[in-house]
Amino acid sequence: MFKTLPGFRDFYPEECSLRNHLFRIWRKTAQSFSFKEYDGPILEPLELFKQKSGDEIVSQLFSFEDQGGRAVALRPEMTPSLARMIGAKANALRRPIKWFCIEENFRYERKQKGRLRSFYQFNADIFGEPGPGADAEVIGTLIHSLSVMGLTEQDFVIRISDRHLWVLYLKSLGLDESSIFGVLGLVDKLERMPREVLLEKLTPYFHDAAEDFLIKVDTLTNIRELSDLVTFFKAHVSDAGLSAALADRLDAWNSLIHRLKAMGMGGFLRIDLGIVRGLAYYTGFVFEAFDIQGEHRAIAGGGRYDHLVKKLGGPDLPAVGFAMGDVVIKDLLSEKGLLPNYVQAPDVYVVIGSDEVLQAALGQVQSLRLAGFAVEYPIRTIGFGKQFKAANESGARWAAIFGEDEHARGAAKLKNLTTGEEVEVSFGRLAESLLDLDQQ
RNA sequence: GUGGUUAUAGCUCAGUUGGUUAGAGCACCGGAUUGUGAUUCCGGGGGUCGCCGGUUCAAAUCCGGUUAGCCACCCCA
Repeated sequence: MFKTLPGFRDFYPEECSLRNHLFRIWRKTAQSFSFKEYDGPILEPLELFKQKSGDEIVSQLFSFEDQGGRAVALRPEMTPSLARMIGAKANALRRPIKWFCIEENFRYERKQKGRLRSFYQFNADIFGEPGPGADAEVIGTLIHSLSVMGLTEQDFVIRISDRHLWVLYLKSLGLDESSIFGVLGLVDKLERMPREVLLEKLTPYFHDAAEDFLIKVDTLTNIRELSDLVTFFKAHVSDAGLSAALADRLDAWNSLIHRLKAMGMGGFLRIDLGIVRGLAYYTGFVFEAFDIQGEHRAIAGGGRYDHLVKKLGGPDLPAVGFAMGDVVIKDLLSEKGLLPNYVQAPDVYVVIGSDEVLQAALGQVQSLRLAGFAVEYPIRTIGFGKQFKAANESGARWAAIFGEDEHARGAAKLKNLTTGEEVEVSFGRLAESLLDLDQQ
């Protein structure tokens, strides 16, 4: 017997229903926020991903040479394809460009909790708007989708940080550009790395001041109030030019938070400069959604990436977006008992009394199907009692009973399978009656 | 890529110091039931005991290897 490849999943009807439940919420949310749906190829030139993420990425891709000798890869994420699509038509697209996508991605990694080799993602991005209003809209979309799933302020939090703020701060400490990225990489590992190791790795950048820096970082990453953030930078940054830039950033923070509060989402936000995000292309606000208990990896993550479209050969177009995978969120919802118990069921189960009425019954089956009802009936001849059992187990709301007595009168009985009530209806009025009865 | 841990029916598991034809519950299928769903009863299908090798008169059981699952590290777009 064959098995799925490691990290790949079969979706039996039940799991498929759950997947569709997520997709439905994602799609509905994106549409509520007026994002337009797009899609791109699942297979791309390997070079596209190398250009965005560097040569190291190749070992984490499903890549191969096609029959035409092209180096290709299954997409590990949507952003490069999206940046290409946006770049190619940037001048023709009305701003702001708000697009979303629900796509399957592939990453050649060892699987573990919350991480598979094939997974689905919900991506929502806004292009062409540099101000914090776009960031607020994107974060709002993320919060809304999680809320619609039934999660509350007791369940998840959005940790918000700002790479630009970090860069300005590190500049004020006299670091050059490459050192800044190095240090940010270490800040990202703050929660996971032992303090001694961290200190050791910071020493090349700060020498004797490493410990002092680490203490300041502790202070900074523990700040939860915007006013404290303002106070911190007033106290620690004196350079006039940087101060002005910092003031601009803090204004942006103010705007972002007030917008989200105005949307009634203030309770989900947590200022947390400890979030930096792995890759270097983020340029402003960055954020991640976590479960409150902190038992899962990030539910979703995103941020501002103002230079990526240009890096991938497009125009210089500011951008902000996020992605949410299906794996962690499904684990969390399952834990919270928030996964609905969807059953794929027909509306009507047709009970066929005997072979004599089969023809008439099939005719009515087709009429009901044309009228939009999902209809099931026994494909082979089985006993009357058995058919009711099958009707019940099918999950149908209605049984339509085609018996010989009723057939003689040109009618069938409709039985409500929940209440047991029956009513006789002539053939021509079956669909109409079902609609009426469903209203009651 | 590294380390830990597990593997018996579709699922959850039992299987004694190695000893007859490997079991249970649930699920599935059929019947009791030729015009009404429950319950119940009867019956049935389904296993290379993950795989390969070794020890032994005899292996689900002991040993070695291997593959896969789970968990953690690395990485995390």
